Amino acid sequence: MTAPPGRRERKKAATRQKIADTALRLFLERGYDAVGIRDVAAEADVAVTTLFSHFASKEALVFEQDEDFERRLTRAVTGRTPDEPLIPALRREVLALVRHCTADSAAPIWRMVDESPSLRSYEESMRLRHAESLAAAIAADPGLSRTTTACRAVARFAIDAYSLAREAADPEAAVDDVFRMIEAAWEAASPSQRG
Amino acid sequence: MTAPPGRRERKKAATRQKIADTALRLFLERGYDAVGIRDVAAEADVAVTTLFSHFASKEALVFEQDEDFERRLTRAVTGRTPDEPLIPALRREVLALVRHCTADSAAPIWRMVDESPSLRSYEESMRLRHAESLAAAIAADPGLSRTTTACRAVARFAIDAYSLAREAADPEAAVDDVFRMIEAAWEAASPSQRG
DNA sequence: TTTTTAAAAACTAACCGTTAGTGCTACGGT
DNA sequence: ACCGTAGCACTAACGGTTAGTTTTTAAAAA
Repeated sequence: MTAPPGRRERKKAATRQKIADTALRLFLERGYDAVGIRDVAAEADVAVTTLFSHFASKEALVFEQDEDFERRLTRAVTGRTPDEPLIPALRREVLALVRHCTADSAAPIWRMVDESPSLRSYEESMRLRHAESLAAAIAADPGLSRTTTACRAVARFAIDAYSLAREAADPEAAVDDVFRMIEAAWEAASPSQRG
Repeated sequence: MTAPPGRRERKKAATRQKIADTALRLFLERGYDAVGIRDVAAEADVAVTTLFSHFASKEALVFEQDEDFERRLTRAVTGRTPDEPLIPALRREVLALVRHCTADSAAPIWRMVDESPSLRSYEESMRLRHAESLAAAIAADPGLSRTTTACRAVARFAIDAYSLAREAADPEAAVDDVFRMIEAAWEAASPSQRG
């Protein structure tokens, strides 16, 4: 199905990557707010309109590969072994994501995000989107008989766990703590618990 | 403490109210995106800079009294009778807030919010702020011995409940469902549960 | 190969939210 | 009555974003 990518698509991808790389470099060098869209476009040697044809907003330049994040979450649900229960699988993936984000190499980026209200806000919206995808994946699992509301709730709780852990002094311990709570919540939503 | 408000303060408050009223009216008449800041300022007969001295952003014009929301949430925790457990008190207040927001009279406003990405995003940020306040209030209660992480988690969960319920087909049932889960999560975070 | 098409990128010019700088007016404390 | 200052107006701009249009260039048709 995936035909060998033609020159056109390769060039497009290259342009996109060049823009993203340039943007991140400038942002880290001079600070997110100190770098304008016009600066990024000039340094990447593209027109401003070209930049916006690849990225929907300035913030999107920073969260370039957020689709990975989303896929990893849903895959943790849809791709788990048939006998593995939902919550531990989710916990494992969230833990991996938290480790990934709190690694030393990622620190400058997250410092930048924390310092910019606009980036923080953008990330919040992303997280909500991810929670929705996750909720859909959970609701689609035939082995889990829960209400739509319960599925959406645990999805949000899992994203909350990720978010809280990233801010916590001991991120891994925070994942443990919150997922212990989520496990109980998920149990309480099981059909046999409801009158 | 509250001295009789002088003319100056009354005028200021009147200006603020006039701006907010005008803005909401125009937004509902013509749509949020179709109305510019300059339109609102002109119709309210104030300068654009005056408008921004009363409201930090265009979105803030819509969520004029969001501090009420925050106070009601924290009060539900700090002002409850000494023998009332946390979660039911929280549930009661969230239910009241959901009822308030899903009332027919509020429908046009929330439709407008749902249709504007910018307003949705702004509300998400607000909710996160509210969750933080709520977490602080919960953590400050001497009767509840839980970790900081657990307090922050239930606060987020409660806000999630509000958010999910507002979108649910049956909002009140959704509050019930999610709070049953929250109750279990809170129990699981109790000190005696931890090894 | 040549021609045709359509995507990708460029350029211009603006729109809109937001802010800085500045000065005027009128209320409140003395 | 007098002065300090809070509230507001005004101009001008900045920075993200978009519309409209035109040029390039890869891919498909001839």
